[in-house]
Amino acid sequence: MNEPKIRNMEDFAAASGISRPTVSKYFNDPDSVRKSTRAKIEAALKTHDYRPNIYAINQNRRQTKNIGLVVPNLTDPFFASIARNIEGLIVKQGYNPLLLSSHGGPEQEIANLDSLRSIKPAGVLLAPLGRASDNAQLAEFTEELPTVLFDANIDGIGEAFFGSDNDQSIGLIVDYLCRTGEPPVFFEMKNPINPNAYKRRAAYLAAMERLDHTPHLIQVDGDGWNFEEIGFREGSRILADRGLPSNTVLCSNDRLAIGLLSAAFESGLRVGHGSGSALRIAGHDDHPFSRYTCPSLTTVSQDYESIAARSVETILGIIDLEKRRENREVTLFEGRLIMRGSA
Amino acid sequence: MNEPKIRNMEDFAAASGISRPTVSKYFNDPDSVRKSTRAKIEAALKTHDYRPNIYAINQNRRQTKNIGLVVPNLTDPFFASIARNIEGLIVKQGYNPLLLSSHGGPEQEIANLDSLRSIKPAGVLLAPLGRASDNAQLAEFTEELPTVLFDANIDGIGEAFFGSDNDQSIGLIVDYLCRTGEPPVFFEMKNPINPNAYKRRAAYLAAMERLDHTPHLIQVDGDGWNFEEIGFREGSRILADRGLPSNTVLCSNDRLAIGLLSAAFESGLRVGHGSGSALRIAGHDDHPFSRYTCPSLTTVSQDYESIAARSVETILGIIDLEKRRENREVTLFEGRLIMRGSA
DNA sequence: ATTAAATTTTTACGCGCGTAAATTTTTATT
DNA sequence: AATAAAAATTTACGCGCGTAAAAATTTAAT
Repeated sequence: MNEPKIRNMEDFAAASGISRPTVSKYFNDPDSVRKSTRAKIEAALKTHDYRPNIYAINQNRRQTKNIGLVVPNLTDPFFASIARNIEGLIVKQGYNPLLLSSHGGPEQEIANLDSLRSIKPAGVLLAPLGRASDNAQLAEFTEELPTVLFDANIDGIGEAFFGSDNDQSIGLIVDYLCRTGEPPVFFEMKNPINPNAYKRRAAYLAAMERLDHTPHLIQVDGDGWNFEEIGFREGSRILADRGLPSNTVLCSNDRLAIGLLSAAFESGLRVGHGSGSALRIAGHDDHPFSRYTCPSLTTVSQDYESIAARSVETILGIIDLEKRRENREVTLFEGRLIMRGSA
Repeated sequence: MNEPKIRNMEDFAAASGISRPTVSKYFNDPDSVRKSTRAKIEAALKTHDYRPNIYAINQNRRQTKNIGLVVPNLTDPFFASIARNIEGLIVKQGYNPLLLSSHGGPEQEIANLDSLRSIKPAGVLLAPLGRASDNAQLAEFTEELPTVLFDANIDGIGEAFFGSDNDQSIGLIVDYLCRTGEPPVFFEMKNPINPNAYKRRAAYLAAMERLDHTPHLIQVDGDGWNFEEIGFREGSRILADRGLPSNTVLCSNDRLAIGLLSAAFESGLRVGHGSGSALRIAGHDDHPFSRYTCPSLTTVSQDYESIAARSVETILGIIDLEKRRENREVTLFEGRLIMRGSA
């Protein structure tokens, strides 16, 4: 307070009556110093308000405490939510998360990885864009820095992948829909960006075959990440054309379903699982807004708590051991059926 | 390629045939060196893949090129969207945005500011939580680091504030609703978190008075940021109690409106501006999902492009001049009426 | 070609901290 | 009290770069 200003660790060490190297040791791990000296330092910390210069620290440490976290699109509450979850876990482990969004674009994704290189993170958690990603550059990056993929898998890239078991989850909802009404058609984009979309398509086909039903894919045009818009526009067109061979539609994801619901509403079609309804619509992901659509959306939730937990656990394990994985781990988590009003 | 590895600027300078100080000058501003030397450096850059160590740079520079960007809740697509917008502008100006979300909690907000202190940003753009914010700590922070507030104003804190003109925007939609049907009641939270909510309440009261109608506030209980949930739960209750003195409801924000729409739907009430509808619902903000509600939501859009642009412009101006503002600027932007299906 | 102005080079220091080695002090053990 | 073990101190160097000052060089102007 009254003392000369604390300008660096040297000043602070003097103020606390401890040598600078020991103070340095303390900041790297408070438990590594004697209790009595720890108490002295923390007493000084209370009256002096000093914090080590993060740039000087990181310039000299072998490893930073930074962990990069790259998601494809923060504007999508699904990713915002999982990112928040992961951030919390990283902080709890004493690391510093750096959240970057690729905003749906591969250039931004590469730019994000480039930013991360500058920051020299100890590890990276990456949910890649998928089809749009520049796989060669991603591969190069993951050679440089230990990286764990989540949400969307790209074969052979990264130390591990954690995501959803689309076979299981799509199988689950297809089964449910078949048991409760007409077998579903599958509503998706013709050229999906996300690898999960391809998995889900295949899962749908397999599930329908298993149940002895004829599958039917409705593949609509559309670029980009504005899925609601695509679902609405293409859905409106198809409903106007009476192009649906079933009264039940399973959408590749909830955001398409939200658009389709909107299209159905404007077409005057009543959606729901009740007897008075003309159309059943189901989605996939249990998007944060799915609870509040009209009617609320029947869907499959992803176990993103597990995905987040295992991803963080894995990257921190690699960082601790300072050793890459020998085998690339791929673990898929099961989804849960969320029965709501729409199907 | 074949050369010995480039480990630092010294190595790189040698490789490019230029002295290290000049190379340093180049990285700080490529235009500050002669064209011919710039060409040499950039040629070397192509074959050698070197990037200056960001920690060493920031340790020595008077100012970093970092700009903090703190939003109350990234899970809300509205903030995700404005954050993205701002990030783009910051990058375009050669600065490095650092996005942090307070996740709706004042502790996290303070923690975010603390993280920013470590990073020594040249300036900060802050959308505060509002009522929940620890104003004393915010004030202290803004003394330390030049900060511009946006979205939610806190008197006297920060160099400037840019946000929406709630008087104008609420006035606009109240006027519209009165011209096209019954005067609206106002649906809001009893103890709103956001200062805008108080402004909107006052604006509603003023607008109704101006138009010679009796205002009616419906103030519901609820904590936190799960506005859809609150709108749904409390909306369901009120609709069941037939507690609405008007068939027109203006919600304090779109997320409440989305919840209320959902409640109305489940109550079997038809919402819309047509003759066959029992209820009109309007919102405020033009939330990204408002286009896809059923029916689509009539609302007022915020001019967040202007808010973003002016906020960035202002903080960069302060940084350039290295001089705080003498007078705190407060600029409010007008909203636009978005007429859709719900009212 | 001469002169002045603009750039680059050389030299040197410092930023704040991590970290290693040798020494001294403190604590735990018998 | 003697000894060993643990921890702290002292001393010193280096990280990679910004930056300042003086000297040398290049470019532009006359």
